[in-house]
Formats: sequence, C-alpha cells, structure tokens
Amino acid sequence: MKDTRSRVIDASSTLFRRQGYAATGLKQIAADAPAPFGSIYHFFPGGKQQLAEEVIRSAGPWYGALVYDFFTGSSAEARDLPGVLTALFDSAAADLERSDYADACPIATVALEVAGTNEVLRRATADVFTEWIDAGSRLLSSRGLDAYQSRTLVLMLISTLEGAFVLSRSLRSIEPLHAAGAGLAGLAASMTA
Amino acid sequence: MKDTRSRVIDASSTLFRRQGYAATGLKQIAADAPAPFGSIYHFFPGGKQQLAEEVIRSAGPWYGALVYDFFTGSSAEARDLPGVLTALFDSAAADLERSDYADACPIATVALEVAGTNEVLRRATADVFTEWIDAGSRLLSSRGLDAYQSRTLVLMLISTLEGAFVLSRSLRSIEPLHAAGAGLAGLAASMTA
DNA sequence: GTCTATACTTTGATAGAC
DNA sequence: GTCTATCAAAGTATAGAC
Repeated sequence: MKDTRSRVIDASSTLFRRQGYAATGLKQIAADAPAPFGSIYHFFPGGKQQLAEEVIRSAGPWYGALVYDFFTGSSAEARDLPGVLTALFDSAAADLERSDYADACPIATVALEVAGTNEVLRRATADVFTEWIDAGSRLLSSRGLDAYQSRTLVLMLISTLEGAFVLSRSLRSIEPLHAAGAGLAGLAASMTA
Repeated sequence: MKDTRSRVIDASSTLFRRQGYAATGLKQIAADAPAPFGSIYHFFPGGKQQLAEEVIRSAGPWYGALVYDFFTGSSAEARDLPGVLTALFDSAAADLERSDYADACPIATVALEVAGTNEVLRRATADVFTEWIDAGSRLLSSRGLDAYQSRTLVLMLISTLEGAFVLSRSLRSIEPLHAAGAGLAGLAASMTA
C-alpha cells in the first residue's frame, strides 16, 4: 500500500477529474484515500489550493505522456500521422466508455472552474497546457510539418480532444470522440498531402 | 428593470458560466441579481437544481443562435463555408478577450461538473448539445455537404470551439481560438473541394 | 409576491492528545 | 505522524411576518 500522501494525491486526482474542484470536499478526499482528515493539512499546509495545485502539476504531465505515447510508442512508427490521430481518439473513446463516462481529461474541469476565480490554479493549468503544446509541436515537426502547421495542428488536437470529451461525457456517447478523430485525421492528411 | 425572476436567471447564467455550478452559491446569486433570497425559492421551489436546469435550457439555445447566426445572418451569403467558420471563431475570440476571458460557452463548465454526479442537469446539457448538433447539421447540409460530412463537421465545430475555450481561458490567450478557426476552415475546404 | 430571520448541514481549517 | 474534536463561516433550505 502506498503512503498516505500518495493516496491523498491519487484520490484527489480522481475526484477533481470527475466532479471538479469546488464540488469535491476535503472530507470526501480523506474518506476515499483513505487518510485521517488531519493528515491532509499535515502534508498540504496550504490546504485545498495547495493540494489541487500538486494534483494539476502531477496529473497533467502524466496524462500528456499517455496521449503522446501514440506518437512514440512501439506501434507508432508503422502508422502515418492520420493513423496515429485515429488510434489516439479511438483509445480515448474506449477508455471513456470503459469508465462509464467518468474519466476524461484530468484537469479540464478544474481549468474551466478556476480560470476566472483562482490565479494560482489557473496558472498551474496554463503551465500544463503550455507543456502539452510545446511537446506536441515538436512531435509533429519531427513528422515533417513546418512550424506553423505543427502549432496549428497541436492546438487543434488538444482543443478537439478536450471539447469532444465535453460532448461525449454529456451525451454519454463516444460518437463525438470518433468524429473528432476522423476530422482531425482528415485535416492532418490534407496538411501532409 | 426586468422582473425578479428574470434577474435571477440572468445573474445565475453569468455566475454558472464563469465559476461553474458547485462554486456558485444561492446567496451570491441573490446578491448579484439583486433579489431577496427568499424569492429564489418562491420562483424555483426545486432549489438550486431547478434554477440551474432552467438556466441551461434557456442559455443553451440562446448561445446556439448566436453561433449559428454566422451561417444565416446578412453577411453569411457572401461567405463560403471556410469564411463562415473563420468569422465565427474570430468573433468568439474577440468576445472572450473583451470580457477579460470570462465569457465563453455558458454551459460547458456546468456540463463537465454534472456529467457524472447529477443526472437531471446532465440530461439538460445533453438536450442542448443535441439541438446544436441537429441544427448545425442541417445548416451544413444546406451548403452541399452530405449527411456524414455534415454530422462529422458539426461535431468537430462544437468540440473544437468548446476545447479552444478551455485552452484560451486557461492560457489567457486567443491563439487557440484562432488556430481552431484556421484548422476547421482548412478541414471544411478539403471537404468542399 | 416581498423580504427577514433562522434552522440545519457541510465546508475548509485548527488545536491538541496520543 | 496519526487521529479526534471542534471552530467559524458558508452552504441550501424553510418559516412566517408583512
């Protein structure tokens, strides 16, 4: 069994991802971890905000790596760019469906909630997105796209994935994710043609 | 001055849009409207959930009309499909920047928050999205796309807009919205070519 | 219908025994 | 470091005077 601090982080990640920041109470986190309530303040003296910032800064890169593995993993070389994007969105759809439409992007809900109300947390989400954009842009450049195309396509990739998660979770249907994958693959094909 | 009920709806729409559902208290709504606290329960006996459902079902179609005016408005006929999409995203970016990155989609934040925790409100957001998809699909079909292309492109349109809002609000930059408009216009061009 | 006061619950946060 | 008890504040919701 992992240590208390790790369990608190893990439980917080799951709850923030599924319910958002405001709707998730520290007592629910303590109950789910499980951990004594006082331990949360022992490990995170800054309270809920410090805990959330650590969650964002750890879950963000973890999820980015999950996504970009489709560009660098063992089966990636055999696929062209449209094939990579299709596989990525198919996998995201399968994961979402398998979790009963609970587990999408771990930071998007919090990002929308705090964008206008909490500058510390907004900055944390912005740092995560900036890293995703830079890393993704490099991956696309290495597949032959020029700088402008790479940046446009990676912004489209992240935007489309995040937005399709909104639709798919609300509709409880993976159709938006599949359509997004198909559309993005078509766009990539027109860029590399 | 509008009546109390309308002011409560308007204030709720603004607060839910900017902070989400869980972070917005009924007391803050009453203070912002302004309205006596008791009036909220007079007009919405079902409490916060009933109020939110009415907000979703009124703000959703209102925003959908705002978006689809770019397809049917006075300057729409002069534009081809890529031109319409570019104008739409440019306008969304200008609006977002003008509101200091506060006013994006009025229901996306709530949609993510409630998707897994409140079936009544999830259903309300799903109904709104479904209407947007159907209306948009008809608009695209009337511009010559076949049924499959129309549905794929409208799902891409909504997904990309929603996702670009997430990025733009977090980063406090309109670049994601502009990139999304350019990318989507490119995709539409490749479909109509 | 308007408005005030209040009941009850839960929240984030703290203190202190062990 | 763990765990319990408790605080002040804010949350939703209700009652009832006007």
